[in-house]
Amino acid sequence: MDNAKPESSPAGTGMGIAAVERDTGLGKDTLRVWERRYGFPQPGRDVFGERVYPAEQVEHLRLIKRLMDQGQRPGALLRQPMAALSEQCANASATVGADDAVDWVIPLLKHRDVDHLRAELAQRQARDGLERFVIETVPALNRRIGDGWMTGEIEIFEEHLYTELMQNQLRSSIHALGSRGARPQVLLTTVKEEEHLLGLLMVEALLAANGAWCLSLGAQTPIADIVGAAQGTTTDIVALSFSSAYPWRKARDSLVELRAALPARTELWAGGGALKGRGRQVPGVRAIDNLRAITPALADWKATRASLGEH
Amino acid sequence: MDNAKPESSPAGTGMGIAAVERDTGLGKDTLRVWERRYGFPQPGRDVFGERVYPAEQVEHLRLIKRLMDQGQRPGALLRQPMAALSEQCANASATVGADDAVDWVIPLLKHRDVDHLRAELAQRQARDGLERFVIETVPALNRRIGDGWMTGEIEIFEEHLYTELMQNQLRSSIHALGSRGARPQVLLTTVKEEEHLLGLLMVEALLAANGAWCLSLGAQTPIADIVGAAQGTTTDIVALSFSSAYPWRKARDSLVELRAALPARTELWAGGGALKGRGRQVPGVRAIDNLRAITPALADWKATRASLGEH
DNA sequence: ACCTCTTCTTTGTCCATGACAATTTTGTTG
DNA sequence: CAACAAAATTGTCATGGACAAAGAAGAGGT
Repeated sequence: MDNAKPESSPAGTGMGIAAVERDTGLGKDTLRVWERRYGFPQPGRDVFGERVYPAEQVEHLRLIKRLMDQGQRPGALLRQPMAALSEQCANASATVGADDAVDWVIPLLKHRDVDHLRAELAQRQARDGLERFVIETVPALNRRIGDGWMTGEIEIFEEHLYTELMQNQLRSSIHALGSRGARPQVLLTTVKEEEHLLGLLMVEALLAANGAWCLSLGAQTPIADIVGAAQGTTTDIVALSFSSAYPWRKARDSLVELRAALPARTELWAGGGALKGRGRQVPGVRAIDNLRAITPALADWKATRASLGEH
Repeated sequence: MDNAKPESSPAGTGMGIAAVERDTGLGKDTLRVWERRYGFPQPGRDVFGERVYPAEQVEHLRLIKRLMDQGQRPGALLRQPMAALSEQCANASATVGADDAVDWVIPLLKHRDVDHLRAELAQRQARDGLERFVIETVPALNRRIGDGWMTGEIEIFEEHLYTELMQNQLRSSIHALGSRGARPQVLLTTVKEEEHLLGLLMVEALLAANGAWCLSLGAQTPIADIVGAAQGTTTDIVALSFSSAYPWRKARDSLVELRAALPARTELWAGGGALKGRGRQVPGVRAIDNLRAITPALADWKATRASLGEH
């Protein structure tokens, strides 16, 4: 029954297709269809005619995956030789323009100096205050980490480690603020298939710092459930975050759908990279262009609320 | 480019094959071959001929998977009606025993009584101690939540809410323990496509409670990167967690690959639902059958370390 | 110029069927 | 009853065709 896989060739001679899927994150179907269409990868075959990928090609695939995650399309990448890809990978980061001020994070990560890193984060937040920390330092750090990953300067797990520590830092700050029962009451989430929890936490921290009561539903909440949650509570504002990787059209549709389903008294805010530079707004939705816009938006809400009955 | 999976209606109308694979842990190929050979499952087809599994059949499949994990063979299970399977499953779980003691969580969730719920969690942990809390209360709560979701008693976002609160609770406890620099130093993570962060946190809490120094890489770390991380640090133990939805075969292959790549002095531990009842172990890998096994395992490590040179 | 709507291209996933090695079960014989 | 051979079970891989959803390019309106 247990059908142990024929593969399990250690990286010595080559890997089976299942192993490559595990290692690269590219599906079996995708690997086969690339081979058919682009002629790469071109694995050898073992005695039974099953694909055997040389370590070199797996490395090449991993590089392609890395560039794809950064936004490139496969068609172009698969036609280039490996050398060109490595070069692209290096170039990409140079254009972004670096924040030298946060370079200290890299060596700390490389040395796995967790305690030191944690202390550094805590200290900077204490020094600058939560709001400035979230608006200036954290985005700079995120950018630096992203660049470092793209250039191969840091490994994926080091990025994970950073994310983990930063999340801890923000969570404990939010928890310490503990503005329970305050107004406005904000329902915070992202729609299905979004995963960038760190961004959500940053927003939550800013909201909490401005005295709002935040209820985070985490990621991947279906629209119907968002409506359900908003109706069940005395929610004043529903705030959605879309990462820049999220297709704009889909985001717009979701917002329209949500706006129609929510009661009129509930405000709907949308933010995140996907909204950036998108001047045109969806009717009835407040676009939050960047983190700095959160504080004024909250002030607006309070003013409006005050000018109304206030009852 | 990103071709996010088309997948997953909430279970209202039915699920695509990819969603079923994720939900049940049964591979796409397996699902198709069962249909061909045994006539079950028998999904409907959407407008374009793709399989659409009714929620009922997915439930049936989940049952079958559960019994297979206990050692039964598919051929027998697939010919039985659902009723017979439920009965078998009930017999098996009767030994485990249901927990009425945690029913209080449901109404608190239904009323979105976040503060009350948070306080309740904190109080119970304080009363029972972190170790007992993680070993007894948290799993009971998880089971209750899972059941509630299966029966439609609670919504998905309420499950998210619970997860969020519980994660906060555990994180702050771990942070408070702060056994920095202690030994053994444990590298904790899950492989690609695993997302059950809560389980990881539970393990981390137990390890920290027993004086280990835990470094959590979060979820979805590729194998190559796990090796890199372990080599870069003075890691004593690499611990992996596999949720029960994770296919046993893939887990085994990952472990073999990892064991071969890690230095001999680094221990490799594996735990989680996928390992449960799996008497057969991978050579050189310590299987952690359940949460209770963690404390003795740590004691073993310390004893071994002491009997050696201790240098 | 910017945004939106339409058309064309790219790309990942799905389908159907066939095949086969690893494992378990069954049958046979000393 | 042990041991070995034969048969049945079962998951994964291969091939080639197909198409919907995401992206890019082009047309037109304000």
